[in-house]
Amino acid sequence: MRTPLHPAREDLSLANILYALGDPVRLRIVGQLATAQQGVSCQHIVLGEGLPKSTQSHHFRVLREAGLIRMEPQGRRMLVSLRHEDVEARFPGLLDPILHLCRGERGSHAIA
Amino acid sequence: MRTPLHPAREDLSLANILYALGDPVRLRIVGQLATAQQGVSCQHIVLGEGLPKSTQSHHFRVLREAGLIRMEPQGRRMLVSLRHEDVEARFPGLLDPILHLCRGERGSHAIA
DNA sequence: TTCAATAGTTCAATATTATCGAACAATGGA
DNA sequence: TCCATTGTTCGATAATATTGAACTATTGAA
Repeated sequence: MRTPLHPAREDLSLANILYALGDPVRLRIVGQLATAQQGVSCQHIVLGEGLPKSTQSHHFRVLREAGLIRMEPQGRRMLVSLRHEDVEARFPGLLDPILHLCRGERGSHAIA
Repeated sequence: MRTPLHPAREDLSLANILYALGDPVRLRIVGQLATAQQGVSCQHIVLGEGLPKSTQSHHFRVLREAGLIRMEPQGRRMLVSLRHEDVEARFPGLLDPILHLCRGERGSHAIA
């Protein structure tokens, strides 16, 4: 598996980032990555009842293209991690309140 | 013109709010409402080069249905204002950093 | 009161995007 | 080598966005 393309820090846009976060599945991904210390493989992220692989792949791609996550192949896994510092550098103060909220309300109807 | 429906404060969802904010046109609307003191009519919000009325109406509707804005008819105008307190009550700390960023970067490519 | 202008909504057609099954590629282990 | 694992890509369908045209409601003026 090749390393996919990631936007440079200075190319992140606010609308793209908020758009990527504006979906319950992707919020759940980001919420779980926020608590993970190292990179996590896609399959270790819990996305609820049997979401098809192709749909999962799509959601990871949206997050990657928005610059929210980094994806690096390692063996047959794709290690996923938050680009916390990049987002913070480009849009200071934006991410942490969101992460705090979607950590706190995981599973509740507040997200969806 | 009748008063359109607004979701109750407790029915706001994080994904819906972020989704509504995940569009350059809607970010611009919200950024301008953030600096307005009273309600503003739709047409007084600057949405760039000749965006059709029906598209504008659509964007206001998305913001309203997400609970971000209030719309009240007054004469033949529709007065629009931010539901700042409601959003803050439901999702403390979420809105202000976003408003700060889209006020600061209006017109730059950081938004779109 | 009647007419026209204003301010926005709704409808219907088209364009864009999302979802998902099926096929595919790449890696690691038996 | 063969096969299970992990994810991507493709193509079809479903859902959503965009837009012009028609419509509604309100105001002010004749």
